[in-house]
Amino acid sequence: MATIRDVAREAGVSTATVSRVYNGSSLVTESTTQLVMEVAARLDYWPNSAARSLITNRTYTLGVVLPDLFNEFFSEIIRGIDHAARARRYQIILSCFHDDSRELIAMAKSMRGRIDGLIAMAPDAGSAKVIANISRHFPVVLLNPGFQTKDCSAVSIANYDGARALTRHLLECGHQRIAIVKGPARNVDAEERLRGYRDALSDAGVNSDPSMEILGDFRQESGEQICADILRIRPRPDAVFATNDYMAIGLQSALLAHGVRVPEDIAIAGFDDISLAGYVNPSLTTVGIDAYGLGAKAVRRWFSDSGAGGARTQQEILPARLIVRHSCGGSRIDRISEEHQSNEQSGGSS
Amino acid sequence: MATIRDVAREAGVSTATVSRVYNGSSLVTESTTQLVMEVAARLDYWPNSAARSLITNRTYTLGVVLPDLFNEFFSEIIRGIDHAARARRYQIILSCFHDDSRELIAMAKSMRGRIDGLIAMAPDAGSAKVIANISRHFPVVLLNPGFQTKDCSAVSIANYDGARALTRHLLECGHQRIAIVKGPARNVDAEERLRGYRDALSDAGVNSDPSMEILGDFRQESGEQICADILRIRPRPDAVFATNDYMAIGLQSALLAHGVRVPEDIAIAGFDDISLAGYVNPSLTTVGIDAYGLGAKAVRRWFSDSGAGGARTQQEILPARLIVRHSCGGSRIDRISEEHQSNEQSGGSS
DNA sequence: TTGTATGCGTTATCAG
DNA sequence: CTGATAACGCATACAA
Repeated sequence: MATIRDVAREAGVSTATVSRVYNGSSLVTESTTQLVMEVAARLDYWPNSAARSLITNRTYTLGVVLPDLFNEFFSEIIRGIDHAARARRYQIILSCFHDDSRELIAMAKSMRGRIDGLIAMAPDAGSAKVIANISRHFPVVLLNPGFQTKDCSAVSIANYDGARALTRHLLECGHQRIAIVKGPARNVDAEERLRGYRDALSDAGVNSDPSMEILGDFRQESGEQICADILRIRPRPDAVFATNDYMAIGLQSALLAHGVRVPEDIAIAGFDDISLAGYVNPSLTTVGIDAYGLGAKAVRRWFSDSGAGGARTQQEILPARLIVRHSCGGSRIDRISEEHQSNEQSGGSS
Repeated sequence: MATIRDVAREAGVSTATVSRVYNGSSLVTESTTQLVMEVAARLDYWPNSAARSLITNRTYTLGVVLPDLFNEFFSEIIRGIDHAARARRYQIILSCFHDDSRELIAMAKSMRGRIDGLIAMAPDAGSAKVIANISRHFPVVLLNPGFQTKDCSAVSIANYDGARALTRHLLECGHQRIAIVKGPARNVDAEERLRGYRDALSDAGVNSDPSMEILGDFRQESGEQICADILRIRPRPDAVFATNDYMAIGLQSALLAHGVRVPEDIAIAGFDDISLAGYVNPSLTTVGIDAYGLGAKAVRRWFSDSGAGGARTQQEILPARLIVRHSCGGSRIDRISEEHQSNEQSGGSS
């Protein structure tokens, strides 16, 4: 492959001139610019960005480390990150990992020299020191951390507020015995949603009952399997808060198959407002979160932090929004827990 | 930040020795290895991989360029790519783009020096020369190209076969007037599915009728909006093949809201087998595709091509699988159009 | 306006 | 087994 030297030789100029042309230096004559561009095109010269960043110390690339998600939430976060990064002409190095904070630091290390900073979803509170270490090497913005940190900025989703508002809504609809399907252990989102549920109950003077808290894993199969557990509870709950929409839809489908009416016999609520939540029957009352906005905001925060005098310790929380549909009875009114953030969606494919 | 020189100086050895330690050279004494590791840890030394790849000419990174998808298909492909790459200790640079082949080559160029090869989903047949150009710089594997190429390998999904099998199934169920909801113009998947539908009809001696071909955009809103168009067709179709599940579910939901029974009045079929396809009511007859496998296979193909004597022009097609559920009537039997490929799914999060 | 020379952080080659 | 030194491809002070 042609290097800058090949182009310089072939064009009869110095490498410095070629470099200047490629960096848009105003010092170069129009005619030499033309010449260099022509030769470069002929040799099919592609500048080596690794070599460039070695000397400039900038890679125009952000590292992204996410757990191994596999649903809309994941792709929306990525889209948000990618769009916001692209708007600044930055690229993305992506890595998934599996719940281990040692793996997290290994990924960060392996990105050294190839990224200017990192957007990461930390696995759990145990990774706090790891994050502190990483952020000594480059600016980090955390997505939805489950812990407090003064080492870097973070952008979170209002899991707690959303779950609390939703539970309160169920109570207002007249439901008394509200069960919850929890998410996987040690999952930050799952823990916060559980906390919101418990606090809403205790606010209303309802004792939280361990037998009403059932373990799920955030997949629709788990919602389906849990159906039997729900129906076994005595006295039977009159509402179930499944802590994500996939489980809610799996559960609702199984209940209907058992002849249980939703919402008349049991109300069902979910969380996330996935794109199909309004299209199941009955349509799902849930909490809308802005995954796209989460990713986009994290990137914008990173740029703010990296600028002169960047704070590097901003903690932002994106609002969650109660979306009342038909699966819980009550009136069908969209309620906004906080201001709604619009996001720049775009067209798609299969 | 500490460099290899800092570590060498502090440890009283040469940079070559430090380098040898980090590259696992067997030539280094146990004691010096210990010493170097100790000093490196104390200085918090992270090797700069850009500098390393400048001389080794290897980045252990694959570029991934995908259109701006926003659903399960996208995240499954990424997961497949990431897992297969990680198994070889490779990383991923990800970029989304918007339908423009000039944008495609710009991304490829900007990755020069930072990747060893590329996995790309080409926008359309017009990008064939662009792909040819790129593959002169590093090995490329194409995902689902809509065109023939001898410049690189490709892995595709059997859109045509799947659509044809599905349409044949609708005919076998006794449906005569089968409408189709097409995907966006110039979309490769959409075109192939349409072709399969048309060929299945003509195989059965049914004239394809332009008024039965309705334009959609692969989003559930479009399925919903199209409901009115479907009901306006005279005589009314007795089945609708929506070329992806999102549109099928949107349409089904709208039809039910209009009091049209599915499948008694109109049968509905989809494509993709998204995770919720079995959980809507009635459950959706569709065609299952293996997006995870598509990504994983592309990466494996890339490694095969890059090895000694790699062919670099292999064309693979992943089978599509007819999945008969309840939305089209007929018997509920899972039929396999070709052998079923298992894929290594793993646990997840919100 | 252009060329020369140096260095970014690492690995590879060759002596020792 | 270890060290000195020349690359890798590029950008940038400085000189011309």
